[in-house]
Amino acid sequence: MNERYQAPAIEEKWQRRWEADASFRAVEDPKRPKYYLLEMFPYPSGRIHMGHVRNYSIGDVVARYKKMRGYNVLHPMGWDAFGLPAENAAIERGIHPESWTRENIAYMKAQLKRMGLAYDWTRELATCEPEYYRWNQWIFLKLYERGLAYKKSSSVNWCPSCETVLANEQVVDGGCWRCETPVLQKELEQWFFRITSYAEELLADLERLTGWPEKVVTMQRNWIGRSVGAEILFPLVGREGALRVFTTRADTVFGATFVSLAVEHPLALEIARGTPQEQAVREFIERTRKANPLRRGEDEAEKEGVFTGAWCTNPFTAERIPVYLANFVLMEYGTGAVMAVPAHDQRDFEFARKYGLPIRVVVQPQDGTLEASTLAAAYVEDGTMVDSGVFTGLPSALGRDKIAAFLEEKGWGKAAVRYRLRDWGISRQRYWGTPIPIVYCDGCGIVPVPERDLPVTLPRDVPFTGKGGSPLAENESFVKVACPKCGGKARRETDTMDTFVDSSWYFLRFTSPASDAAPFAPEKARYWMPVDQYIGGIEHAVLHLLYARFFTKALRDLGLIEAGEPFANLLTQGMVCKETYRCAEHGWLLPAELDGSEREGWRCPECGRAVVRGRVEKMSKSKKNIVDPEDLIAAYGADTARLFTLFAAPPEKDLEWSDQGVEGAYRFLSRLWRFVAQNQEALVSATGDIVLEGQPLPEELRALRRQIHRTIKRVTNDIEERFHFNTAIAAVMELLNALSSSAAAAMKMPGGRALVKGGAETIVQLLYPFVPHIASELWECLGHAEGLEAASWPTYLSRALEEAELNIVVQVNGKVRSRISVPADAGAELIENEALSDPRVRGFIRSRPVRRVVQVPRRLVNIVVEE
RNA sequence: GCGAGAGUGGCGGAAUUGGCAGACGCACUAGACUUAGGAUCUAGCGGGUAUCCCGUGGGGGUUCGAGUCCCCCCUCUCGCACCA
Repeated sequence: MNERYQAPAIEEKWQRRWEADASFRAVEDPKRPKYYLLEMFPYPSGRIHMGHVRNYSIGDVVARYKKMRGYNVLHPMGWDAFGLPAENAAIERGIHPESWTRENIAYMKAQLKRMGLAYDWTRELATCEPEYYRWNQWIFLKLYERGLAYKKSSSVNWCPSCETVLANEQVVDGGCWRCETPVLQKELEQWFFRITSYAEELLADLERLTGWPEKVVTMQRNWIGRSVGAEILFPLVGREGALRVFTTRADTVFGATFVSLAVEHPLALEIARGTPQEQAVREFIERTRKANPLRRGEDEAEKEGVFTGAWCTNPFTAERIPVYLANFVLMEYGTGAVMAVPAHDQRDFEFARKYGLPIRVVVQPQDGTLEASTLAAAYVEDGTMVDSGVFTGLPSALGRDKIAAFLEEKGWGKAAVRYRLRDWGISRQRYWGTPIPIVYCDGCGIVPVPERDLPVTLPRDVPFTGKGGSPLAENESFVKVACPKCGGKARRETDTMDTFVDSSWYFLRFTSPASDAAPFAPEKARYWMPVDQYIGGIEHAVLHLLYARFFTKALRDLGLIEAGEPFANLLTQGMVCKETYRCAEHGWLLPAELDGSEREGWRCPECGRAVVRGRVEKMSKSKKNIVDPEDLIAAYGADTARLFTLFAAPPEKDLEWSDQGVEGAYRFLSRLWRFVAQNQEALVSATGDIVLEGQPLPEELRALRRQIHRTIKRVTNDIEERFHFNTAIAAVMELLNALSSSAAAAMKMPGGRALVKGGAETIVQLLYPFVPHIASELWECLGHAEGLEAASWPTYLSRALEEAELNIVVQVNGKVRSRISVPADAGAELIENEALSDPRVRGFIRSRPVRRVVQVPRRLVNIVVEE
């Protein structure tokens, strides 16, 4: 055995072995408990980055650990392969998106393999394969049948110069990413999934997600945004119809002194027609709609509006009140119309002040009395209703219910629940995505592509100019089609699906990736689902995770699966960050580019100015603080890369990169290697185990044995209960430290060699999930023919944890003053006497009377004396 | 503004339930071995006026005992943000 730890040869050897043996192949087996572990699949951007390394290292620990614990583990990997960057590469560099994507997948797959991850590669999938996306289309058709997919007009980002739709990512500072032309909004007919039908269940089931971080649950709850309130009809004066408003404060309705509409409200222009206000209303609508919607909501923009010339009636006061348009009213929420109560809503208050509209106080706080004339800001809290007819005197909360009931009675409105959640727009005017399986026929209208004609495949021959409409529209042979219904001339839908559709059910596909009769085989899904542990970045807290939950429920209602939630436990790992350097004038700098030194301070190579030694930020190319995993693996090996990312911080926290920290991880592995190499002969020839029953052991060996068992207990606990891999690794480091310093002496004692060998084996076993290559190699060096991937997790023996003597801390008035050593079976009385007679303790007590003695069994005695 | 989370040595971070604050690692210091050391090993390493005292963002409280529980305040991070 070589004295030096040489990672590359070891890692290659074991990776080859695992591949040849298909060690991580998952096969359904009803006799064993299953464990489905999944990391969020990557977008094939070209190369893996540190975030991937961290994500997959965390997952691999769990996969290998669970396997050792006897679970039938499913741990698959695939590619979220559709998306914009592929198309951008085509536009910028003339590479076909498909070639670009396939090349990236091949490269990244090789990179992942070099990390030694325990995947079942036979289940690999890529969402850009027709075998995969045909099922996107199939699911789309099923949703369409049930009215869960529908078409409506909606606005998109539009570059007037390139004459193309832009994705949000392609809008940079309000301009087109290519030509910087200001981006406009344009209305297009687009497809939507009716996720709002599931709003209530998506919200209610959050309660069941006890294995999810509270933060993610809260974010989803806010995103769904349920509001309980009422709809109230305000009849228009002098014409038919009424304005329907939504409010959560029906208790303030007697204070509604005007009504505000969104500029997009269907009646906005209509009610102004023929009034002197018509021209002003027209102009206001135009001006407001033109304003960049990304800007419109920004930094509490000035409240603005215009009188429509129309009036309506507040049904509760029978008063005639004016109707305004207001720039802050949103068409997408509620009804696009609000009753304005200036005294009790800050926006209405500002608006009323600006346009000289009446302010009427109808809720008074418990203490004090508000005057409309002296109000400095709206009073938005609950209180007691005043000037509110028969409701006067009621507390606001009760008033809300009473008024809602009253509304229904009178036919003036009804109780209502509203959600912030909007339907999911899935149409993308892009090439590199799943074609939407719809045909438009002049005679038959919208015709779904029949199931037997799936998949609608992407044609390869398409121009990528970045200009003009959807690229697919340019391919005549794709667009022109016979209507499936009447056989007449028809055109295909040329939009593709949002890539979030692809990732909303891929975890189901992994259960039977070759299924060609259905998106997945129901019995396989039944065996593997739900995902027991899902791991990924917090950036997907809302969209991906909400869409996946929605799909799971929708597929359940189609009768395809049973479970209503896809992910039983969720771990959101933190970001990988690193220190940055920046010159005020010349921007971000690489550490290697800097002039100067640590001692004198770093300077900019361009201007000689002192560099702002920066904040620790998420690794990104633009900030010049990335570390390429490939370089890291080449320099230290995959095990070191894995160990460092796992040791530097607990998984859910951000990880700060440190080159010295990497060195430290490598040093630890080298030390472990050397320990085994230097003692190999003695260890391999030893017999016995870490239990060593039936022979009396000297205290030194008992202590060592205790630590071995204690370490097993701690590491097991840290992995199992908390995923705190950093402390698990720390515990193993401590064990190696203890073993190294006591090995020489211990091995001279009877039973010592067996114990040291057992200790070394324990370390190797415990480290296997973290650093599988070196652990496997050392396991073999210790004389095991069977690989660790088939071995079981070590167990500790409670008996071995017992100590002959207890070290007890003695406090006087809560401060540690001494320690005493007592036999393990000592009673409380003996311990108290020992503590009281300890000379150091006596020195602190002096002659003061002891008022009380508190004991924590086996750990601590606190003697309370008079001060 | 609303919601969530976090403030512990020079740094990353430990401290399952209220019970020895600072595990483990990094950096640093001294020494050993060395032609050499950015290898390895040994020892030290919160602060101070050092047999003792102080110390977990600040201030109060509960308790025999508080990093941990309660109240008030400060700072930072993240999410949402005119949602009626």
